[in-house]
Amino acid sequence: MRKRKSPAPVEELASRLHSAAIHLLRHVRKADSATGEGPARLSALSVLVFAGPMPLGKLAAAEQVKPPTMTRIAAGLEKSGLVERVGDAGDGRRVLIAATAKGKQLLLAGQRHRVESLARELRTIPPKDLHSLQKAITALEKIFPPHSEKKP
Amino acid sequence: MRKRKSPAPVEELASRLHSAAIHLLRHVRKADSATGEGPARLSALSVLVFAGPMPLGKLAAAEQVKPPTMTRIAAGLEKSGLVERVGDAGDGRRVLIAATAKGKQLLLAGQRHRVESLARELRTIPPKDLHSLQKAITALEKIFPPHSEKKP
DNA sequence: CCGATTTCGTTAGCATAGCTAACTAATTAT
DNA sequence: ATAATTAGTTAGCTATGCTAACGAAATCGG
Repeated sequence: MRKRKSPAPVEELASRLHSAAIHLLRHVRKADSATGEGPARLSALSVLVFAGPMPLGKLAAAEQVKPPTMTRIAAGLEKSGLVERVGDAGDGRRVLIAATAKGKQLLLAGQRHRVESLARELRTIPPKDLHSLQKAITALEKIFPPHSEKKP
Repeated sequence: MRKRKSPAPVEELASRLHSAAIHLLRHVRKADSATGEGPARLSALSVLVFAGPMPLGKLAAAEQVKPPTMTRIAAGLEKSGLVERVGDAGDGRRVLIAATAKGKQLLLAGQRHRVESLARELRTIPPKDLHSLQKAITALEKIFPPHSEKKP
């Protein structure tokens, strides 16, 4: 019995996956409010923590925003003491942005909260399904490559 | 080979799932720009289309925003002709918000684009993994119940 | 029935986050 | 040396979020 009738099964799957992703992120995002920083800032900070210091334009590209937007995000993060501008030695136009120790600490703590809140939920599902989930994630990671936790 | 060693496997899974969800949504969201409406409006419109007309406060609660925010989202949708205010007969304070035919049409077309763009990606993964994915989603839906496509 | 309270929505004012266009400064190319 | 390119910033618009304060309608107490 492998026949489906009307909606292509892959599309039904896509629709359900889409919905699940929306709800999942909405759930974990509740943990973020504790940091006192907005989502764009946390996301940019995350890139800096995981990928290391980089010029503003590259960070903007990684975050899929335009440079003026990143200028302001960086300004906000700097005002909070979470990043610092370094000023490229070789190229006077460039401005390297680097996470400070405080920034790293805040980000990692926040990530931990997110992950823990999600892990709490995952523990409620049976191990057999967890195993399916694990295989599914591995497959999804081929489509949407992991790390560099950008824009949620 | 079922043993894992150091970091609680569920937490590693949570972290990867979190990342995959972020990237997945970022991918499908590209399709939204074609609608000309912002994410908050599309999300609210989605609730109206799937759950039917409702008072502003209830819509705000469904979207997890405060009433003043929903007042403006509704105003924007109304200006675009995608929803209309109906004005409750029995209670003069209430304002029922309903999707117009145009609103339903725009939303459903947008959803179709999102789902198709995701389905295109899913078709690239092997059927065996798709089967795991299907079981995984079913499990996730017990945690994050489906339908009512709110805030991405 | 009438005033007090509660409830629903809006208005006002603030912050974040996105954009384009126009500018400045620095590097590279001619 | 000057022109063109590149990197960031500034200015100004829109959209989304919030809280506080307000107005109007319903409900409750007497």
